[in-house]
Amino acid sequence: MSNQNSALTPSFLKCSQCGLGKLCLPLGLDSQDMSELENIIEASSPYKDNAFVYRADQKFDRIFAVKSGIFKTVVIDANGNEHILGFHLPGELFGLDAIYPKKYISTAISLGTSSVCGINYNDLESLAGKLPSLQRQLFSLMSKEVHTSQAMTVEHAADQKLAGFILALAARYKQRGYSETRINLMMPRRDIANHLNMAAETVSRLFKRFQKDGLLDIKRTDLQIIDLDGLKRIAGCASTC
Amino acid sequence: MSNQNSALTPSFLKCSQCGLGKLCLPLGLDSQDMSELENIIEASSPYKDNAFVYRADQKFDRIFAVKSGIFKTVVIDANGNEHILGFHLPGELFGLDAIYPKKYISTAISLGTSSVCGINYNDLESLAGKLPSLQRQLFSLMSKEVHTSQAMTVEHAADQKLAGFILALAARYKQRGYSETRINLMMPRRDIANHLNMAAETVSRLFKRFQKDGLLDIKRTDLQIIDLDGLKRIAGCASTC
DNA sequence: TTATTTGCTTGACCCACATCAAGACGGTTT
DNA sequence: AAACCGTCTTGATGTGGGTCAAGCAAATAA
Repeated sequence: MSNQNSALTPSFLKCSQCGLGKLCLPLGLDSQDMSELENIIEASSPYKDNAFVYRADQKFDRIFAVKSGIFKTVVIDANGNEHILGFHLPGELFGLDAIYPKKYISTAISLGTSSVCGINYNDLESLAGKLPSLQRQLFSLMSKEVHTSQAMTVEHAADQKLAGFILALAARYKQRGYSETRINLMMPRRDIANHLNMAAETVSRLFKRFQKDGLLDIKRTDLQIIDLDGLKRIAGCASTC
Repeated sequence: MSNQNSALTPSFLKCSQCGLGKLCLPLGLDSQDMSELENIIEASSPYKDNAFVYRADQKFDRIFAVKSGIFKTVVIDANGNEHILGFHLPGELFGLDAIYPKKYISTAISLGTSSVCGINYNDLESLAGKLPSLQRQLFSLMSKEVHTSQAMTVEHAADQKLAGFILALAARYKQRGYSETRINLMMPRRDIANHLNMAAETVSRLFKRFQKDGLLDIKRTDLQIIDLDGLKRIAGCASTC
């Protein structure tokens, strides 16, 4: 599909100036520790829309933190069907699932122009051994990751899954200082549908139903949440409450 | 439902003698490090069938490793519906999803008579800071946990989910030195169905179909896998290949 | 400006699976 | 033994959402 763009350059934006510090890896680190972390982080030049950060089966060497934009991680099954494991917002890590098998099991792709910080995993492990707060944050983030993917397996009906997806997205945007009720969906319907294991038509119909029921207002990628509690009721609160 | 049984006693079976060392937390530790780990582990007296190890919303203080038997972790959604997140075999950890929220989000229940080792999480964190191999193993196990629940979200059709479940179970039994083709399903059909988000009747019908197609042979809880590759073909290899 | 493409919506149809409702097996108690 | 009970199986029926196909709207190209 698209061309690769994996040139990593020396960090030109320090964690301490990044503004994502309160969400990302450096959470809980004092300035001393943070500068140690900065030494092992490489910021990338931006990835173009649909560029690959890594591909499935490549040797695992580093994990990534989203600096700007959105990335998706995708697996392809034996029949050639793609499945989107997740979308990753600024301050979120991806590639953690590659630690155990020592190779990437998914392919990471940018949605729109996006950038990451790459962190060599061996260096990160060593540093985590020295900095208790970094170790704690890593365990915490991995635990959260477990929690997130478990939550997805609970949701059952299509409306429940879509409502849960919207709410989780809203919560994450809120954390990042954006509006939790006005969201720009960076991904096409097809990607949302794929991620939630449903047909794009179903997503379309559900958005229409949610709109009719006064839960939200959506036009193309511009989503306005009107009744947050109503959505939570439908979601069964699996993702958020 | 059933009575609680959470009496933890001083370890009466050391990791070094446990036989699960090659799967469990102590994997990769030398005997020196292992004895340090043993100091912070408390082995439990056995839990009776259906006993609770912990309940959702309790304060998180330790993670658990299965010593013998099987445990399941369960969440209850807003509508009172139970959902089984997973089954945990000897040598597997559970409670990791509680690290981030600092409280247990699921309820852990024994299936049959089973026992665990409890590990205080603060102690474990401190020790992991001192022992690089322990830290590495913890990260690795958490990464595996992420991978496992992600794999579940990929499976779509009912036959694919059930085949994937059987294969994953077989692989885990094999790792533990048991037969990978002759498995005793410790859990009732209803639990399997619940875990896979389907009706118990569907599980029953699928087992029958798999049997008719010469893939396996099942009588009550006694499962014999006949055609492993056939099952893999149905599973789409999401869980195992 | 008009073509062309790409993504979204809408409708008609159908099927996999849930649900409901009996039965059939064990296993346990008396 | 029979009576009981929980679990599993089997059949009959209904429906949520997938699939197919056509139309529509925005974005990009010519």
